[in-house]
Amino acid sequence: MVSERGLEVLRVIVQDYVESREPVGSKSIVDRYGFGVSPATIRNDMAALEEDGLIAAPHTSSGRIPTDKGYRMFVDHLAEIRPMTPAQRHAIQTFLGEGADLDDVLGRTVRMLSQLTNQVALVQVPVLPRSRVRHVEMVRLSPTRLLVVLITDNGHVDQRTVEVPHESAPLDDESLADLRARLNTLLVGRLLAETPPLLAELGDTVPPGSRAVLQRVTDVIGAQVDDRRQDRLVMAGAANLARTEKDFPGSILPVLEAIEEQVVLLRLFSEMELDSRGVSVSIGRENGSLGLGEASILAGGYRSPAGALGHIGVLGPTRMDYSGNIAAVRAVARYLSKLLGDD
Amino acid sequence: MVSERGLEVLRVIVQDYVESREPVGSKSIVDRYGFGVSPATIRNDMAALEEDGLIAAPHTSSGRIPTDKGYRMFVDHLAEIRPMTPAQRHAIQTFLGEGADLDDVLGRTVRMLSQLTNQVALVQVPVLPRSRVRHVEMVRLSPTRLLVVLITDNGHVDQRTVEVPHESAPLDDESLADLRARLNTLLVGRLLAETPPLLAELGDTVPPGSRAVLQRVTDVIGAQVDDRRQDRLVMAGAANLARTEKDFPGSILPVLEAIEEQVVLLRLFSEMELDSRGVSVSIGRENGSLGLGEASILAGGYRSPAGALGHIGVLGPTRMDYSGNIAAVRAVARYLSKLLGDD
DNA sequence: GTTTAGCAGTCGAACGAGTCGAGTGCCAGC
DNA sequence: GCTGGCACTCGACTCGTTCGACTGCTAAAC
Repeated sequence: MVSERGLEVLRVIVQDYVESREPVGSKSIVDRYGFGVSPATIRNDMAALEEDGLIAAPHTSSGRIPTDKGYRMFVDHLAEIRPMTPAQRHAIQTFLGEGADLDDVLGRTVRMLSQLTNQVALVQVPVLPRSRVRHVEMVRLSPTRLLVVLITDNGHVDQRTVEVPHESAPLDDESLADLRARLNTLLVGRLLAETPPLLAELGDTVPPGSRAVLQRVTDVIGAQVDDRRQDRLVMAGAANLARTEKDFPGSILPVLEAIEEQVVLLRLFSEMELDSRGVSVSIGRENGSLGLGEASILAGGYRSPAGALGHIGVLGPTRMDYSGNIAAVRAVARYLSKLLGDD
Repeated sequence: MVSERGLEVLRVIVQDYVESREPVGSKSIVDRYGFGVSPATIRNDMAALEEDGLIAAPHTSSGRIPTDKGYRMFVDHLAEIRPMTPAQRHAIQTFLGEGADLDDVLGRTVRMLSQLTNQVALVQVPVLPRSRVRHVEMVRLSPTRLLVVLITDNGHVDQRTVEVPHESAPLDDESLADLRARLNTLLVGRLLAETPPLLAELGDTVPPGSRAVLQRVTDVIGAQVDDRRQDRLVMAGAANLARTEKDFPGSILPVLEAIEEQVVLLRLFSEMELDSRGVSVSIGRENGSLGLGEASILAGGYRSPAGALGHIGVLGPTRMDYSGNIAAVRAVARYLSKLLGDD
């Protein structure tokens, strides 16, 4: 049974270990934090903590370090979120200030977050199904190639070139304009998810010459709806991983691999439930993947009035500054929501 | 003076060292490559090579390793480009096969190249000044916000949201359509670089109510012309750096930092002249930057009929397989050119 | 002139022994 | 429940030794 003071001891062990990367011993605890008891007493508490699997000793005779379970306890019950300093708030605001296109904003956000936390920062590019069509544009690049641009109301622009089948008559400007007008009339304001059936209907009403083209456009939009392209991650701060190399016993290789893989991280993001503070934490082995057993992931959600849009988070060694990083993720997520939401 | 055989010796030293990461000694050379002479003779050659600064001994009594200058000699005069295997060619072709939008193609290309070489791969997003305007589109997102989309003939789509000043009258659909028509008439087919003066002229002819909007659009296009956004790099294979960690004596940190910095790499790319084989090499200290003193960069150019578009390359430790990697860069650059050029 | 054998010398890598010190677990007493 | 004391453990560090892979040099051989 872990006592009240036992939890305090756990807290200082986590804090100390995060700060120094040294296993922390009973004597150094009383030296630095003066609990008003002797080292021997602390040792008893530590024995209880170890019994509960909250801390462990790397080898028989050395201080203790937190286990994944210990970090979990710390994060859930012991950590106080350290609010951002005014300077940091200001930095976020000015750095993210100027609105530009979506990719730009996400890129700057993720760089900001990685600097703030000294970790790898990740942001998920918004999922699209909930967004609405603003405009469909088609530009002929050559007699057989067409650039289809789909603009949605969350500021996303998707572009693809499509090949127009040779067997169909080359498309003239007029019928292209006609098709563009029909498409826009039909689709603008609709949810992306609603479009496929509408497009199918439209198929019967257009002149035969345009059918093939319409088919391609339909494909593009359909691809948008369920394509995994929407599940993309933007990343920054990989160099920070090398900086915390010491915290990954084997090597940072599997971590870098997991990051490039993306799939693993996207799954983790999607599985994480945001807690009351709006930031969720997955610690060490909790995140399943073999390569990430020594890493923790913090995830926050950002949203616009249109609904939840995506996750933003940081990845670092389990031995990280949870208090500060949770605050940073939360703050950046909020600013990002504000930035995207004020339209 | 380095003899004919001396150069052969250099070649095998490079090959051996790249393969094994062990300094190579005179005895192992005759054992493995049997020059028909004794180790002592090889030693004399090695002394000459050392005199010329082509190889060096890490410590008094150990084998030799190539210096930057030695690698340079190897690359310029001794390396034979090992052609891609049919399997590799096939992989490139099928992997890059399906044309989609530009970002997509570049992303897949760079991943392909990093897998082929086991190094970090980089591709420079095409520079725009030489491209021509295909279409300008404006979409109103809200009474005071406008999404401006600029489509160019190399398949690039740029998008920005702009704030329309409140003092101007809210823009109605009609004048927006009018402005769109004017802009397209004026700009389509022009080089991006030509547009700013044309836009300045146009300013006088539009109705006063649209001036403010036009100003913003002008800004967006102007930003396109000289913005550094166009100098973007897409990267893949950072995990490969960790794999070759041993080759970076200090740490891979400065290398990762240089990669994230991008500026350094872009400068290097722009300074490198493509040689006759279409691939240029910058070795170790040659590339100036402090962090990249242990790295080599191979760069190839890819182009479309419209002219040189950008660079593609790989970055790895100086101790890398130059023959194979040069071939890979060249092959991928060619396929990329073909992919982008057949419009 | 080039090549070779022989030999002394150098220096890192690997190994083992010994020391040091931080830290623990346990127990008896307050 | 807390504390002081004590024996014990075990990694980190240092030092000295050995081992082996090379080299450079010199004098003789081709």
